[in-house]
Amino acid sequence: MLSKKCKYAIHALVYLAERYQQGPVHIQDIAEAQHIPKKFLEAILLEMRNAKILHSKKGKGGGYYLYKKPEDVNMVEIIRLMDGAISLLPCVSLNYYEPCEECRNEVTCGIRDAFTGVRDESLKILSRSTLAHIVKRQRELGK
Amino acid sequence: MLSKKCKYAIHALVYLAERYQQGPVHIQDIAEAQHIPKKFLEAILLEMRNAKILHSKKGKGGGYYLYKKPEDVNMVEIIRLMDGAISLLPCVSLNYYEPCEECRNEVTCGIRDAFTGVRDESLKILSRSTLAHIVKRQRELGK
DNA sequence: CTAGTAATCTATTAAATCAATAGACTTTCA
DNA sequence: TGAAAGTCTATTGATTTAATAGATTACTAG
Repeated sequence: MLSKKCKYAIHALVYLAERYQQGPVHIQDIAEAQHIPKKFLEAILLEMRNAKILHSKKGKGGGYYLYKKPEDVNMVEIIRLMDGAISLLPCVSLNYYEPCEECRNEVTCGIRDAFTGVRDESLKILSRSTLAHIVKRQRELGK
Repeated sequence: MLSKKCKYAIHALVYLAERYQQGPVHIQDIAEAQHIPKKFLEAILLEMRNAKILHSKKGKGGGYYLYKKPEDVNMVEIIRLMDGAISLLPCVSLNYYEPCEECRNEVTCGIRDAFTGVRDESLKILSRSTLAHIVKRQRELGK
């Protein structure tokens, strides 16, 4: 399961993607619209700013806005940033690999097999799923 | 990521599957072979016994053994039992569904889409992955 | 140039979950 | 009947998650 932090991040990003190139949006606005505790959201947005996904502007008329293009931000990037690995096991993780103590021999470990498959499929789907994609779909459905 | 509990459970089950129909196996044996804290393993095995995956025999010569056939125990069942939902979001979960507070309208929520896809693919792969399958693969690779 | 606005940064805390441990009890078998 | 092994209840410590508080910095308008 994704953490609340990650869910908040996704919702905030979608909100900003809907307002792409329309100037900075106050944290307060996002927090209220998406029902996210403001202070918690601050930390989340800051993290995404440091990751160069968002930019921000201080002072009056300031706020956050998307720096990357909506079609260049996918779920893989967000999940890895907020929650870490996509894989279900450390020993099959591409970005957060750790050997497992239990199985001596990774090559012959029958367990890894299934979880490598899950990882690959998940990555495939989640990397196709961009902010642009999500916003487009919502518009089509008339949100 | 799967919890340690879940990983321990899978390793213990594979160990028992390798010894299917060869009589009860001591907790102690499993714990030592798989490097799992014995007391923790007790709780895990007990839970799987209550779920009718394992049976046990008390007293001298007792221990745990697979009740279900190795080909009838798949990763989906184990993960759900140990860690809960397979899905990444509660609002797309089949067995642990919860509405999400963030999105008013589930039908038009563009986010659910991607995560429904991930859920379906994960379920497909994990349900194909049985203990029999894992043991077979390990034998082929000459473990 | 200064008042107000909004993001930034540091720090702390509360709650929940995860992982592990302890010990008394029960069943079974030789 | 006593030793072996699982069963049950409970507690604990560590870690992570979620949320909050307050001081500081940067920006803009007037």
